[in-house]
Amino acid sequence: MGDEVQIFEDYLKKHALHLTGPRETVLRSIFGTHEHFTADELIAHLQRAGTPVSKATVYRTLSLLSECNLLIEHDFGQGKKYYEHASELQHHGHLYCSDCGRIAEFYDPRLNAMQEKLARQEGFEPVSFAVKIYGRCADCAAKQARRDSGAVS
Amino acid sequence: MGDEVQIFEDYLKKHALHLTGPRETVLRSIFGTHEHFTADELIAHLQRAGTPVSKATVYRTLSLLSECNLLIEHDFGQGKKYYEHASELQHHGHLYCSDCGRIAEFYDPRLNAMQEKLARQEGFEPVSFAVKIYGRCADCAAKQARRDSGAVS
DNA sequence: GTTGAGACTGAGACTGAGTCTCAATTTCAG
DNA sequence: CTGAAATTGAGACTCAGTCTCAGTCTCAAC
Repeated sequence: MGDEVQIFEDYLKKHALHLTGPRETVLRSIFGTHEHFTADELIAHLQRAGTPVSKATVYRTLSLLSECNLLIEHDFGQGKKYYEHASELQHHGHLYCSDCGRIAEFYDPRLNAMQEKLARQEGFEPVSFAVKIYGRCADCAAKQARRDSGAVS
Repeated sequence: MGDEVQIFEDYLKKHALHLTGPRETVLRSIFGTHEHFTADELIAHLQRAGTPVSKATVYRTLSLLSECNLLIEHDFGQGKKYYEHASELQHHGHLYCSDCGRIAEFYDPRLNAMQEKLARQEGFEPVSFAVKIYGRCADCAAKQARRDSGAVS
């Protein structure tokens, strides 16, 4: 934390944009804690924290932060985007539990190398990767097993 | 084609559902041609073909087809879902051109094996995988290069 | 073939994430 | 300071997708 403010400020300056109060509020809220979050959650959090920022401004700031690579957008097909700090381990994949929505992460450098190669083979110039595995987390699998044995259909 | 009708019919019967006219219209339209398509495109296509089916029914049918694994849903973060025939090569990944929206595919069996292993390591019971690479396709990369050399900022 | 329980349909209201508009306000280079 | 340009918030808007509900259709059992 702190680093991000600097990076964001540089990015803004380079593009003749201003580091304003609302933008800084959003930035600090994001890099103060949250790991994975949605725009909605962030807006609610700011509200609760007594530093409300309008929906439009939050979305605009999230776009800026994605553009300067401080945030990464993720979409699990729920009709809304999840954001994550880009400072974390680069290019890890996500495990998404279709039952409870829990998100876990994994990392394997070979996965990235393989993807880079495959993209080039198709003539693509890769910019970012997204590996998502949908399934059931250990907890939900156990719950399901219990349910199955309890009530045989 | 034909196979799908059978599979769908079996699935419906097993769940005490009916194979109705609208459902068959949708099914035939999907497996008659389209490879990647959105709900919107399908609705428009049915309209143009003179066999309109209401939005609600189309969405309901798409859900059914996904449930019985005849279709696979994809989300590239554009706020809408893309559908693809599940009969194609299983578990291939997608390359999405952020400039023109073109979608290409690639396949590598090692990718799947690796994902299966990684999921299990985290205690997840994987159901499906989605590997997406965002970047620029050959055409758009060339266009960009031309633009860059033409007008040095 | 009739029948009726329950599945299905279409039209359009609704939801919810995200975008746009615009008048009023803020920023910062000069 | 000053003013051009960027920014803001409120709320209207968009658009994919879901829901509702009255009327319709399906099909298994007569």
